[in-house]
Amino acid sequence: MPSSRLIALLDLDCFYAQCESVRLDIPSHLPVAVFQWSGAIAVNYPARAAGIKRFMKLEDMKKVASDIVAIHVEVETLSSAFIEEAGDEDVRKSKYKKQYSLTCEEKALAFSRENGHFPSRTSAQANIERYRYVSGLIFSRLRIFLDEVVGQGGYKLEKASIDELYVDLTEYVNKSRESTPPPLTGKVVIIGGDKNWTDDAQCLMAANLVSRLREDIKTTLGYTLSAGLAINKTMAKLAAGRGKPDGLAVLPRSSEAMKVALETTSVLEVRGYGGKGGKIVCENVLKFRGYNGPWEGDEYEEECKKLSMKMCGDCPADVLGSKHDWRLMNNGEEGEEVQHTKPGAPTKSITTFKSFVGDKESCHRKDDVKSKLGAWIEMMVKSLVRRVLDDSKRNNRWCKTLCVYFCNDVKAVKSKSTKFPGKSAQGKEESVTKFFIKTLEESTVWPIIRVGVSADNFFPLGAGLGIFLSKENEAGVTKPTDFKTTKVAKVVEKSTLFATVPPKSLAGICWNCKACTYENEADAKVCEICKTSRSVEDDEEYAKRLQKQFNDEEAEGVAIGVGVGVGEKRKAKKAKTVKDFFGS
DNA sequence: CATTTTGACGCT
DNA sequence: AGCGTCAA
Repeated sequence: MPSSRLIALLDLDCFYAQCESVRLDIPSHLPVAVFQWSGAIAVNYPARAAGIKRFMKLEDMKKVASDIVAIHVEVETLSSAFIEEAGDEDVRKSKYKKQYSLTCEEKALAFSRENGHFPSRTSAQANIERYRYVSGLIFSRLRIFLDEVVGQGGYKLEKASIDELYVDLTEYVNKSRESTPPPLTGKVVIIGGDKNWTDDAQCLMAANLVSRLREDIKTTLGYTLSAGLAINKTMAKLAAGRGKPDGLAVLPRSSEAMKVALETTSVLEVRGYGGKGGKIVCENVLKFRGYNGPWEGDEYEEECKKLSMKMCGDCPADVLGSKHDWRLMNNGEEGEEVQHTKPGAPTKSITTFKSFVGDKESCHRKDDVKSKLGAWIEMMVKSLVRRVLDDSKRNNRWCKTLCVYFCNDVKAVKSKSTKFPGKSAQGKEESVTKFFIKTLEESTVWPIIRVGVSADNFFPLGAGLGIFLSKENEAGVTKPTDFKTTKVAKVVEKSTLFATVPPKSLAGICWNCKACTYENEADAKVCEICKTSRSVEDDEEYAKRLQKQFNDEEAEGVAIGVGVGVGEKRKAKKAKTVKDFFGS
């Protein structure tokens, strides 16, 4: 299977809990929970072993683990906000560096001061900057390791979230001449069992690299991570779940192993299918399979959970697509297409939020906005502008859009956006604050219990984006990155692995079959999947897509003020259904 | 059951 | 531009 990709997903184990364990030097056998107000947002594995879960309260934890370590996330308080100068990232960097390099005595002191002591949510906002810092450190270290071992350009690294990233190792394994890679170290799980571990030397090489990489992060920075290795991002993510904690799970590139994965994975476990959309897929599949209920209690949910990826793949596309255009398919040709790893991928938005609980705290009418929320708004605006300035320094970009969010109920979020003040504009905080207050005062929903503000739509100010930390960071990264914006983001994405909606990014390069929703090659006369003939309407829509894409690219080129070529256009590849893995 | 504070992205 | 969905 020489043309298949090899993608690894790396996932830091219970990340915030690890950060605190490292920062405060907490013995590894102790159960640790990181709290945000009264509920835990991260728990380590000893705690999980005792039955402790996310959102559990401290009293309940103590019942099952009396030695529980309870650390609260960092907060910004209303009273002591922001002594640091806006835009001085170095000040904050040294602040966080200091947090993680305490002496033994300082650690012990901080531990006793913090363990079990929670701040008041009525005068503070939770802030995860402490963990963003570690995330940056780890990602930077990963790049150093990969540059050393694989070589610059020989891999692609995409940040997926604060504690997750993808590494595309296809190029590395294709180029390498290494004949007998050293054996794997650490915990390794082979999905489908050892018997499915073929003599795939390239996959073994990639697995070996991931093992070493995990080891490197553990020895240099003291953090453990789990990893999944597979032919694409979705399967890598799935595999990583099997490797937890502190292990590597490989989905070998054999159809036998793929069969096992498809049969043993509930479709609800697949990224993107945990919510309403996944439920709709399940509903349709259940109907197709002749299960109509009536269902008692949790029966329905249980049936949904039992639906494997294979079962979904066995359904015709139109059964799944009745409402949401869902299609179940494996990657394109050779089972390898799709979801290209986006190199770098710096964050696309910066947001800050604060929720208020109880009637006393919430904002009931226009008059309450300034009196009750004024101080919060000021704090959040300062925090946002400061982070945007830091980001600007690091990534040499600025944002176009300012968006204010508020809601009276978790399900009814309202938002209003406007132009973000320019980088050199005077009084950025003041103008943002003004818009924030005005937007809330004009609210049609009361009481307001949650407010937030975000900066989005970043555009480059010049060449050379740094991605994780700026150049002289603690991990010693000095190389500028060669990441280029826009083009990469525009061209790369087509998500087609198991069950996806045809992505918008394909507009202009395919025609979309009405019968089965498949995105066909631009010049195909009949649908490659269901053989339906291309109609006049299809032609018209295709022409419209072409025009739209053309317009979009023109607009993009002007907006960022640099010469943007059309670039490489991704070709739609022939889809291979899950069924193909099972013959017939 | 939902909790909070993030973040990405799709639809109209 | 505004709202909805999904995830951790």
